[in-house]
Amino acid sequence: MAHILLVEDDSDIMRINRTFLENEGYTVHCADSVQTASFMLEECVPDLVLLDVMLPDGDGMDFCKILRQKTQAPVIFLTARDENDSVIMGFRSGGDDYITKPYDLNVLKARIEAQLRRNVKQSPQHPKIELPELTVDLFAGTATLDGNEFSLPQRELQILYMLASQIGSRISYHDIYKTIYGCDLEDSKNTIRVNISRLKKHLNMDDMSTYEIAATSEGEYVLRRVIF
Amino acid sequence: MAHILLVEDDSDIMRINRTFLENEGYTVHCADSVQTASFMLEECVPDLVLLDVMLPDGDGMDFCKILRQKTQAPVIFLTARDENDSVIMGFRSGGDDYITKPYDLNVLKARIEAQLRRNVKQSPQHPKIELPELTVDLFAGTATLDGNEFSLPQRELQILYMLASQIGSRISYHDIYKTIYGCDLEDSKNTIRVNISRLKKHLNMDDMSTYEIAATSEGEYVLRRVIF
DNA sequence: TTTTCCGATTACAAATTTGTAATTTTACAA
DNA sequence: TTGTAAAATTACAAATTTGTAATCGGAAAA
Repeated sequence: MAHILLVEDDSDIMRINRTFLENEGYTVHCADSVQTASFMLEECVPDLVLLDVMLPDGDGMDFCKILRQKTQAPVIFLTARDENDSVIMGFRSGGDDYITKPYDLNVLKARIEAQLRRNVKQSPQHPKIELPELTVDLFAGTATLDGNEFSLPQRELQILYMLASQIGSRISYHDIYKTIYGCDLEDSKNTIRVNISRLKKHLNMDDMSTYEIAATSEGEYVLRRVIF
Repeated sequence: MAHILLVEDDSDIMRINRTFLENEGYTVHCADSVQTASFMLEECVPDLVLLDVMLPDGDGMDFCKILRQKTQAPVIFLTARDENDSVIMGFRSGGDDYITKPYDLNVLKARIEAQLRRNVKQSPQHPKIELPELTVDLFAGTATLDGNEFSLPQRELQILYMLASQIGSRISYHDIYKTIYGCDLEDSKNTIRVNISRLKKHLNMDDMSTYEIAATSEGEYVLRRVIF
């Protein structure tokens, strides 16, 4: 279950919140000052932070900025100040929500859940190229062509990624080699040729595939969508 | 700039919001009923939805549930009802925030920005994570730590990518294993442990590094920025 | 038809990757 | 201190990756 860091100097409010949240199944870490909270950051790694704005030794918003350098965990401000300027300041300092006291504990719970839902369970949205019938996933190291997924070695994946990100335009051996290897060698042609050959084989590319890799007469390659 | 879908039946409120948001640089699409909003969903792809709860032909919360099946765009409820039950219902139906009328337009803006901030779309060009003193480049298959670049094998790169993309938060080895291998096996622990060990060695991670990979007592790993 | 050229493919070996298992180290309680 | 349980590291072998070089194949010229 999620770990919540509760920063609050009023001991009554802290106790009430703590008890409630623990009953809800959260692990609650408490701090009553900016200093204590900073210290606890080294120890515990919260999934969410409940932050009082006015603390005995500093401003919660300043702490929020410091915290942001350590973690992307959502921050919910809890405060009696409900002036618009204060709310806006809270969001500007990196906060994700702002609740004014007094508040209903079940509303608090709902707002916590909304933040956790979006920010912790954040399923990794890997950067992908998605074309019709062709995808390239750099994280997974895979590509799909016409519904079949293949796991590709790095070099082939890099080449396919380059071709797919500029589909239809010609890319020279030298560009490919330079992008992948950082420099350009004399005998770059052969290496690229071999790897493109391997790539086609890995993807089962044939006359029936939606895409083809064509070579031009000037030492360039093109990824083309084939239309029947 | 972001596209906002505004669902609101009061024409005055709609006009005020629309004008304000357009002046802020957003592209605003308006709908005055659930039906119109549903129709517009087919046309435009909003980055965020502002949703009135009471609409002439239905309930905003019901619409929210439907919308959730189409898009993960954040939903902010706008309503005059501020009873706790209503707020809780709003979050339960999948909402991300709940603002009660009347509200200050700059607060609205701050809450919109907070939601959009969480939804940063990574450019599909060269997916990289760039933290101070640490970068992960999925295309090149490399990482830099404290100024030194290392080429990493796929497994280690995947793990580092996961940790770096959620820096400061705990990730269980089940999550890691599931994300990388697609399924969860009994003996996932050891594999992940070994690869993390290899990763540390490859990166020359030691006491002097800016980052550390720490293990919790609950079978989780955290990438932490070390502050001296 | 034969020859030649050039790109595509295949062969091959060195290097790397990677899961599993063994071993060492660490943490902590008795 | 010692015992022990968990974590970290190391060892190892199978599989994969990958650059280079050899071979194949097809088009165009002779």
